[in-house]
Amino acid sequence: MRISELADTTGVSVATIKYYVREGLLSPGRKLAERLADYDDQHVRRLRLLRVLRDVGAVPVGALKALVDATQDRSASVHDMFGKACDALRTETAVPEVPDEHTRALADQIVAQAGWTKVRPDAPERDRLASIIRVILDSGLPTDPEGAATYLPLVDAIAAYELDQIDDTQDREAMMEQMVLGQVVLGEFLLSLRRLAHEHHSALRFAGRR
Amino acid sequence: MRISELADTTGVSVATIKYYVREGLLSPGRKLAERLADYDDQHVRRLRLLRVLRDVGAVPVGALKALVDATQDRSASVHDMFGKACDALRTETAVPEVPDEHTRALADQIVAQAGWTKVRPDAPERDRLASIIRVILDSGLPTDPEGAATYLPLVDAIAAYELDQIDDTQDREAMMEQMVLGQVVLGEFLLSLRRLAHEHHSALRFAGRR
DNA sequence: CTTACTGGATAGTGGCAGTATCTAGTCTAG
DNA sequence: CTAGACTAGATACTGCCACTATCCAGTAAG
Repeated sequence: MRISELADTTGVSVATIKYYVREGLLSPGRKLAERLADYDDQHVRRLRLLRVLRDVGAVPVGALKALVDATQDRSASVHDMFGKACDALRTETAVPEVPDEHTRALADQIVAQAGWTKVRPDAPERDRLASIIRVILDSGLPTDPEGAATYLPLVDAIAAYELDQIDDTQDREAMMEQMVLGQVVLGEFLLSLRRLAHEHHSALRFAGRR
Repeated sequence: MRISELADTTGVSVATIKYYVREGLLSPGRKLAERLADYDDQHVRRLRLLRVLRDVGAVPVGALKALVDATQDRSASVHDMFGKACDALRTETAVPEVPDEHTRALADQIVAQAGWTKVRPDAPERDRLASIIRVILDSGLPTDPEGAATYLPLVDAIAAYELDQIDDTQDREAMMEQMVLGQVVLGEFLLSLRRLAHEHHSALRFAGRR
């Protein structure tokens, strides 16, 4: 398949494909001659995946690169690979860096309370959680002390369900793809449902007020 | 309070404050003289809110403007206001526009199945949900037909809990602030917990593989 | 042979979110 | 009363990101 055909079937412009190859998101085509290379179904799949992650999940190109690198490392276990994917997909929005001892302890406590014993003690996501807790505490949002207890079983059920959906009879690249797609697309699905639920419950509580 | 003091207390630069005033995110200070205005606690609160929404939630400036406009409309009920807030916070990532009949019907069916009877029939979020469903169906993600049934009670519980936390004895601006902060910051909280749960469950299923 | 297409390198674009500069008016310390 | 710091508002500029366009010389089909 020539590059223009790849562009046509995926709807991604030739210029963008070249850009992705440059950035290491997509392997170069199999070289047939000096100015001629061949692209196959793998390229189509990969390109479709990249576009969904960017269009739906707004995943930055740098994070896509990290994701690709994670699949490439053949020495890592499937779980290590998934861990790297989680790290890459954590959008690095500028929350207070270097979370203080207190909030970090709260974050660790929440993870322990949830029973998530397999989370790496040095997982970057723990710091991210601590930073978010810091913002919640500082923002004057009414926080009930048992709030976490409400969320944890629900989130645990969602995550367990999503992991169960992954077909583990496939090869690692396909599993990674499902993991990443699930993380991003089902995350958007979840947030969309939550907004709809917010609208419904706000109507129940506040309809007609003022 | 002078503008430099406002900048110092919030950590936002004078130039950025002026930019926010220009964009209509922040009301101009009370004018004392030709080159002198006075800022108060309201400005501090508003500015802190704007920064949290941008830093943690990556809410674009245009959406912040829509949010501000929604609070300003004194004729709308609290529920209408919340509806507009939901619309503004829906990140307009480029998912397939004009969702087809089929996915739109699926989206409506999910809302009905969840029992969210108060959601406006023309709520833009329904189209957003349909678009996401389209992507899920197209992406080759393994989807179990009962998937929605798993999510709905969980999402409903989360949203109901979050709405219950809102202190409805306050004025509409304070309620709006809580609603928006909850939507954005607790949304990040939720996604962070979900990533941690993914890591735990992936370890249970895939540790040591390959 | 001509025309369209190609891989690779390099330079340019558009949008977003600020940031800087300028002007002319105002306040405060000395 | 004046020098220096500060200010509102207008306008222009900047950095970053994700592309997008241009150029080059090689390839291939009609």
